[in-house]
Amino acid sequence: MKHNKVPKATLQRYPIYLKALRKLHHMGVERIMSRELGNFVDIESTTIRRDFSFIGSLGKQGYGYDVASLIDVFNGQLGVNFDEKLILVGAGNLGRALMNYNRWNHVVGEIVCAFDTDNDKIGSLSEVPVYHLRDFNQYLPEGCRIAILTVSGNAQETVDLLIESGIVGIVNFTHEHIQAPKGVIIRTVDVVSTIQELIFQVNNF
Amino acid sequence: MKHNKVPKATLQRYPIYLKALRKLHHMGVERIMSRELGNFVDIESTTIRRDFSFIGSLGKQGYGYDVASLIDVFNGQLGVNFDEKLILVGAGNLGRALMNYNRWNHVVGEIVCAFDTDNDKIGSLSEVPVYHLRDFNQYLPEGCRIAILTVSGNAQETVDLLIESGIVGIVNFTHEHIQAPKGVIIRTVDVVSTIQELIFQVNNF
DNA sequence: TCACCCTTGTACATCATATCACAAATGTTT
DNA sequence: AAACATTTGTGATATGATGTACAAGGGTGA
Repeated sequence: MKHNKVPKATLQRYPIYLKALRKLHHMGVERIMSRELGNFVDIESTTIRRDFSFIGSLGKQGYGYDVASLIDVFNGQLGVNFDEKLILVGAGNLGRALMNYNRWNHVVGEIVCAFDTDNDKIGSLSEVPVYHLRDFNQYLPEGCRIAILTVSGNAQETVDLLIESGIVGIVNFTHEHIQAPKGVIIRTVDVVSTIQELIFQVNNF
Repeated sequence: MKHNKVPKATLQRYPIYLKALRKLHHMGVERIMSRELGNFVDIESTTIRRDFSFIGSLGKQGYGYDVASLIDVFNGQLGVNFDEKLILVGAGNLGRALMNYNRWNHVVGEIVCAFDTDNDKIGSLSEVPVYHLRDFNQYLPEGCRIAILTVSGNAQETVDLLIESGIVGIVNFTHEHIQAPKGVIIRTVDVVSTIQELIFQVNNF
């Protein structure tokens, strides 16, 4: 893979392509053209071709793309690992909903274990064991890089701990803005902000 | 407000500003400079000033911005309505988690009612009444514009119904890609895709 | 096998967004 | 009251993303 310099905007579209391709594969589609895929996901075919070109020459002229091998390339080259070990930090309402929500098995890996500071939450809710956050380093799975953060307070403090222990990517469901040094990537998912943005846009017509 | 032509990128940042400003206000901060706010939310001060300028001249030179009145302007001019009526479509695991998750009261409004097709779900879980989707038009609150979609199948079909009934903004928690005519705004929140994007980025170093 | 058709991959042009640099305007100090 | 230190708001510019156009090359059918 031509490392360095895949535009951010492109990186955000890769998951969309991958999702669509998996679906098409499931539907029995064996080959697809950028135009068709474009209709399917509402993205210009030319944008798709360019996005793909950052990974390499994946298609055949006059033919299109082979769905199965495209999925393989995405998985392999982009480093999607079905065994990617995820951890959950914060076992409240939302955390439990995510634990029960095993639809992502065989797509990005799974939540191996969870942590919380509330003793009532320690133990095994669903099939995922929940440990006390103070034992974080003890139970942090080997090779785990990505954490899902759903704590309700002390977010920054918790983040610092995670990073110190080698976590390099965090999905932040917290309402707080958190900071991290370069090299650590934070992606915030905030329902409230999403709804606000929607309202702003709706009112902007 | 200088209508039309607020860049999309700016619109995505307004909720961030608003959240930060509320927090600062809560902390007792009365005035703030673009530089400080920038440090707080990790956005260049110059970007912030330009973003604000689309709404008007909100600051004073050599002084900064008044936090309280800035919040008012955002609420007022951008049309955030604390009484914004939201509906939830799909009362499964995630849907219920959202219903119980009342942290957004007094920030964007609240979920007034929910809909589902599963008879077992009809009734009152938490404090939010759940109706059958077939009675959608009957129970859709007056003036409701925004729906949160957490159904597990027939997403597109459901979306079409919502739009037909006047919904103009949808927060999509579904795994499916959905389409909508111009004027209707869809914002997809997909944990799996978010994790994937994170993995792509982490591997891209 | 050959000729035609189709679709990719990319150079170039356009559009959108972020950053720089600074004049204008306000608060603060002497 | 005047001079100074700040910070805003905004033209001008640089960067980044998207869209257009087309040459290159593989697939298809006779």
